[in-house]
Amino acid sequence: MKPVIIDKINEAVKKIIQTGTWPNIKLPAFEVNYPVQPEHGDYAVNVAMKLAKVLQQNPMDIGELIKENLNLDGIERVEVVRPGFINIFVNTTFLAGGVRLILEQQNDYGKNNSGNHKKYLVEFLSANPTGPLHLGNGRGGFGGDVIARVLRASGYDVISEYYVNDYGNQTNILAESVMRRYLQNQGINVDYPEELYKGDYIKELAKQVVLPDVKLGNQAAMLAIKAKVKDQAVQAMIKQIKELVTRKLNIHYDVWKSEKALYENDAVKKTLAWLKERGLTFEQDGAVWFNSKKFGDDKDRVIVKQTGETTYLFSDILYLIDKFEQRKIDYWVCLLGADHHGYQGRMEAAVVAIGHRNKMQIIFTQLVRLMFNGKELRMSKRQGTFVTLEELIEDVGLDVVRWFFLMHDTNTHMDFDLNLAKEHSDKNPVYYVQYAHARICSILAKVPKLAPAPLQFTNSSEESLAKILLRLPELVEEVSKTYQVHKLPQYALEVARAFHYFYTKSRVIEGETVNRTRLQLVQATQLVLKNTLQLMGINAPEKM
RNA sequence: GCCCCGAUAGUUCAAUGGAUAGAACACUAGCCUUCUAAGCUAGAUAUGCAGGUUCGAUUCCUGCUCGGGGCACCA
Repeated sequence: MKPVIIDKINEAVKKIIQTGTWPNIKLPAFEVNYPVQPEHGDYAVNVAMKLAKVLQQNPMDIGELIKENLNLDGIERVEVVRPGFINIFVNTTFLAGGVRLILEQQNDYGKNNSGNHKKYLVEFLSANPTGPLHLGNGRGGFGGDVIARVLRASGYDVISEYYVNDYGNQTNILAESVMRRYLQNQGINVDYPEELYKGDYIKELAKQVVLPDVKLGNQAAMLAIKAKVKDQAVQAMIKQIKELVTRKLNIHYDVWKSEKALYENDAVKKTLAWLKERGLTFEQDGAVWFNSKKFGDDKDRVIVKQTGETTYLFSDILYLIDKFEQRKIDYWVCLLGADHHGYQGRMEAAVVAIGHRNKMQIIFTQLVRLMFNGKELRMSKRQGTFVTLEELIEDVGLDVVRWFFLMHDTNTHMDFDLNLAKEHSDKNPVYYVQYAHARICSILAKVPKLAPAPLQFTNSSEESLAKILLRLPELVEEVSKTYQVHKLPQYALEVARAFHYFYTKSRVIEGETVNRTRLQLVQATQLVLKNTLQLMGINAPEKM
């Protein structure tokens, strides 16, 4: 039996409407609610006014009709109350079946197949390799990682990808910065212009630069040096980011996609021809323009400058063609910081122009405001004033940091109080959840392995815990569609709360005997907590 | 000027157009002879302003106020 009852209710109502038992009612008005309070019923169906009026006319009949058409074990009764609510009461048979299912599915509990093996590319973080990852990168990084995990758990074929901007102007500035520091290290007197990067990491990079024969003087020699420095600095930065991300942030990437590599094999020429063939470009003022206005953007955009250099948008078009034409993905999910929102219009235009309308979702993560000693601390890579993710994790631990970034809706502004984060790190809600898991493990360690037995619920703390456990599959599917990753920590908290309450009310081990129902409930809770934390990339410790 | 986000308790955040707007932190008072007290129980406080749509609005629409971000032949 599937604990997901919602589809069943939908089916039942559809059937009732189609068979004409109810008057002709528009189906979109029909909606479903989750349990709210015990006295409201375990599952409540919420319908809009038109339907509600019908319900009020003959409530009892409608309730019976739904019950008959639901065809589900464990439905106790159906009540129609207040305008717009149908409460469906389930009995313990229903709950017991759900708990049994959790124990059968083990680590797979929570997964679903709604993705149907669609090929999704999730691109996130993709910070320029011109400086260390800072606090502001946390949202996109952890959020994207969790979206990828949730999509995988929902049966999508997922490629998680970091797009490395190792091409273009920003890397030139990095090269210039490192080169000047390098020259200064060599005792050569060069100035250090305002627009260059200022962080200490530039000095570190400069120390690592290896140049066998430096000959100063003419411009060609300088350019050669700069090219070498650029290559080394960019590679060093990428290596740093890769190591941090995989070893310390627990973020998994399937692909590290180089922007520079998109330009190999005459890509510029070929792509320009490809675009021209389709009438997507025109020339004006000595530049090549992309006809983006025709596809919904507010203006046309340059893709090849007067100088012959390509713009960033051109790279993105290359990248889009790579994704949709060469790798044949079905859908592209992209997490961007809110400071890139101006980019949405042209990206959508480009996707439509190359013939893949509605195959892209950009998720904007609002910026994080860093508070320190009651004041806002402005973060700037250029000024070298930022808190790196690495420092933060060393201070408070990865689980705390991941939880913190995941617990808020990505679309809401967020303050990060550095003092508070450090001071209260032991009070972070993540410990509340982990503690529940550790408590469970400690119980399980004391009990021998026992064969499954029928569940007999004896109090409300057992039942309310079971009800919450049954919701995980629905939740995972919902998050896979809405990308609202903050629902996972919210849910984990609910589970933990229900468990802690259960723990004080219901003993598993009573003297010499073990309560089999409670034991199985505890095992199921452990699986739910572990699987939920796993989706968030957070540890489920056995001891604390 | 135009565009995108946001405004909910002292603070940080939740809440598919529905039921008594939920947590956490902080504060107060209780609870360990029993599976981990990093826990449990009880307690006060909130939808920026003005309209509109609706049986019903924190949610949708309009205007305003305040805050963040963006409007390049930069990335």
